[in-house]
Amino acid sequence: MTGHPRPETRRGASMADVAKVAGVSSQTVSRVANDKANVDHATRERVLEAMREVGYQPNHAARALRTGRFKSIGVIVFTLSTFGNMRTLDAITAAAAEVDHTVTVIRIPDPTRGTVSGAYRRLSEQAVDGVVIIFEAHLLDRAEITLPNDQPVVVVDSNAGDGFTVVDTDQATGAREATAHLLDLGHETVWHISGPEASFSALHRAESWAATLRERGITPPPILVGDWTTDSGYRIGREIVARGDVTAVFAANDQMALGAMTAFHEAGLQVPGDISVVGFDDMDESKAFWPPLTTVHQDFAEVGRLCIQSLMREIETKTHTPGRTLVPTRLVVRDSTAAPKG
Amino acid sequence: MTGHPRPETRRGASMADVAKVAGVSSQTVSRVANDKANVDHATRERVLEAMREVGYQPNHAARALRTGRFKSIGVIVFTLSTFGNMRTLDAITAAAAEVDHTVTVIRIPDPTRGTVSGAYRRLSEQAVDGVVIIFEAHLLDRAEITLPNDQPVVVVDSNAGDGFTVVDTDQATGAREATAHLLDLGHETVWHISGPEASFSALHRAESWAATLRERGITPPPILVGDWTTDSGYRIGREIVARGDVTAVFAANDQMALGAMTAFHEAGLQVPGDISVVGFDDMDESKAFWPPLTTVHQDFAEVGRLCIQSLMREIETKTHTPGRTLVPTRLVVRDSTAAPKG
DNA sequence: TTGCGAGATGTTCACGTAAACAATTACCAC
DNA sequence: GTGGTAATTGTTTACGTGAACATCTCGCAA
Repeated sequence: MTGHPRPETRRGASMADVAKVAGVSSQTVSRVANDKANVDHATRERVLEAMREVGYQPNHAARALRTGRFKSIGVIVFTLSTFGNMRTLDAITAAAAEVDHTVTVIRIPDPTRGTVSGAYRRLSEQAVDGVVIIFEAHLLDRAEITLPNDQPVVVVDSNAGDGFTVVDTDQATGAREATAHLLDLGHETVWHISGPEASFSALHRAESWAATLRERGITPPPILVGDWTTDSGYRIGREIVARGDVTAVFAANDQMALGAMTAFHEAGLQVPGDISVVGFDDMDESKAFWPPLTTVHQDFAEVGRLCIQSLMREIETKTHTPGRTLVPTRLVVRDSTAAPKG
Repeated sequence: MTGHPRPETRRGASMADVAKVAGVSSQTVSRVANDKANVDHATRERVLEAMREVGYQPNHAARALRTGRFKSIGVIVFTLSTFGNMRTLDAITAAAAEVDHTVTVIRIPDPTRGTVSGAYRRLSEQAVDGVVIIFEAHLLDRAEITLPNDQPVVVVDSNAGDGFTVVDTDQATGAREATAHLLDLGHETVWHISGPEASFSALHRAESWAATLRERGITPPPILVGDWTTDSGYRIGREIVARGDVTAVFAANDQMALGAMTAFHEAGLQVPGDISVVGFDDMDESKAFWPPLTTVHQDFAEVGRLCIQSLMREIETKTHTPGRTLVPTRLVVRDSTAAPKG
């Protein structure tokens, strides 16, 4: 495995090189490259031929320096390991590609104040025209999130507060429907396995769950706090088994629901015979869990699409339009929920 | 929701502005910005203060134009929706951040010849110093994959062939161990649910499975072709149930294994009592499937790390070192496999 | 023939940065 | 004091592009 030197990093041919070969000015080459009118057909052909000959590739840096546009969207994300973030990123990437933009991902290793500031600083140096922040922590405050340069920003999945453009799924309604579904089946109360306390989504879903119970005159039982992982769902599932009096559980995501069901199975409990379970997310796998999981479907593709749409509008019009856009969620009833026994 | 105009897109302060305020030359500002030696302490402080005052942010485009380096890595990927791709991207992003590079994602909507060429063209215009191609199709040929500008490239998960730097998990060994595990338990043969034919990984795993059987004098049964999804696993699972004579199944990923197990449960078959199942990937959820899935663990984080390591070396030394690096896989035995009945 | 407009093409310049080189200063040994 | 050296700071320039402006050519009407 011997490395051999690359054939002289000739910094690709420039417009000037093309111009020389084609016998025109570099400005004419620029016009051809940008598909402007006012170029004679024969000249255009000659330039295109010259481009091929010298292997011309536009220099992105120079173009960006000149135009002030990078044709790229920055995405700040805390983790790619959750189903929702990944799906949203996927959709953002697809939507950006359609408007001829690329996506630059900046991962924040740890959502504490220091690293967040650092990421913003790093970001502001980045070659992007706008930013999508996918950030579930609700500890961001206004000052923290303000970007230099007045860069257009869209926030996903956070309580960024007024002044920001926010796109999110309608988590409140989803959590409400999930809880109501269980109550309507006849369960006396519904226990909740939540996401971590620092997560805005987790808080939001928990609040909606509690409100739904209270509206029916039920005092919500204590929240069981997980961390989104299957493992934490399993651990909490064992606690639930130990209590012995729980008939309905609403988990804040499908993975924790899965972990909990595993604990129930191990204890010999039937789902939904002995205990009903509802999740949140509607992962691809959820329909094949055992039993197939009743859960709340979120349209992450739509979230990504709306992010780019809002962002591009802000970039192009150079205006800022704060506001919150909610993408509907819907309850998908499968086989993990049923009326309580007796 | 009325949009109000942004306060004059002042193209952030430049080094010249900082220089004026600090009373130094712009070159000195440059030296401070790049943390060079040979700047008087007092001067440095004055410049830093001036930077804060005018809100200076380095202009990435100008810097890239001047240095020829973008501090960014391009990642070409067909889909982010598979567990492995997402994990690999996650690791690449983390590893790139450590060497102060960002990651630009380019998603190819559809891995046909035309779109691939298009993506390469788009890519070559991009502001990246090197490229990672995560591309499972084995239909890429040498000509297709050659990038202009002699850009450094690392290929993941593909049979890109000689001349490329390839990083991959040791899928052959993983598939071999999975198959051998089932045979060692006493199963007479092992059926295989494969990924789609166009996938190199799928082909690789299937070949290794077949070879392992043949080495023991067993003629491999027909391959059951899926498409990685849980749904396809379920569909094939029903076919397996219909046959009635299958005792061991090796699925090319965990999701298809999950789908198959669902079909088995529905048919009243016990896993592993009546039929053993092995997956591939070791998703986070797999340990909580019912039963917990025996599967092949792949270290995607290591793959991502090695990609960036190789790529950075090629970028920095300007050499090209083709070769294939394999990251070990390991069989994780859980509860979905057992000796056959009787 | 002359003049004029429209289209095609060329020239100049600035975007913000950092390398290369030049100039200035301070200090020290003799 | 003188010469020399090292540290610090300044000046000039080019990276590749595209906007603004200038020039040129041609066809056609007066």
